[in-house]
Amino acid sequence: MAAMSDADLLFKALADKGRRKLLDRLHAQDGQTLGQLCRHLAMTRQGVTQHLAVLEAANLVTVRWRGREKLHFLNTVPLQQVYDRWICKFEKPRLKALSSLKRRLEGGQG
Amino acid sequence: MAAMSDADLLFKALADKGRRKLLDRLHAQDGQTLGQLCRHLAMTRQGVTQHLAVLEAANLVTVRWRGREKLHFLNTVPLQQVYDRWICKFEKPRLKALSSLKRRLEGGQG
DNA sequence: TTGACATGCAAGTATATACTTGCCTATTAT
DNA sequence: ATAATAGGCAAGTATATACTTGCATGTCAA
Repeated sequence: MAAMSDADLLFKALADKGRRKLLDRLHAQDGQTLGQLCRHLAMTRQGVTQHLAVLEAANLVTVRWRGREKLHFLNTVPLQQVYDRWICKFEKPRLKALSSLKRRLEGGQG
Repeated sequence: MAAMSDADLLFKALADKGRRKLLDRLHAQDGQTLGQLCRHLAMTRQGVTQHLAVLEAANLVTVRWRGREKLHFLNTVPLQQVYDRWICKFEKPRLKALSSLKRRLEGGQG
């Protein structure tokens, strides 16, 4: 397979529903083991392992071993980079973007 | 092929270097014809057509016919949705995110 | 009305992807 | 020591993806 750029690794990692679900699961609870993550996907352990490997390659997930357990941690830095490079840049009406941000920061989810 | 969710269509559309290049080209100049877009990709016209179809399916590109020419327009709304659903939510340290936004809005690129 | 231009449609191929099954290894608990 | 647990590695399969080539169609200009 040809070497993929960071952006390719990242977007391809995000381009699968199962992998996005894994990110959601880690967002809900960080540092889960492979076994824990498997419980939420209708898929064999190997399938999940392979998805996690893709997320690792994209640097969206980091791993730490604890004995025989493999702990998985979310890394959100690449997502920030997606924003900087592919979303911020494409915000056509700049003021609209600004106002929607203000709305989010002031009103929402705080 | 199984029906894909909006998010799938969107991320898969973004998960190809050629398609991202097309988006960049349309960002540089909106409303280009197929022929114009072809000039920047080392690929046959059909290849480009197929990539554009993927972008259309993801609602990232909109099309208008002018006589025999097909004009392509960027639609940034789905990118905004990526931000709302996949980036904003995952900004782990909320205050850091806020400060980097402030930096962008006040200092940068203005 | 004929030719050149802009694009569409269909089929074919090679590679990549998403998954599985089967077996191997390392850690932990009894 | 042994068995259960947590996970790794490799190979195999089916489907999807990224392309290509060849031919057909609609539009414009002379």
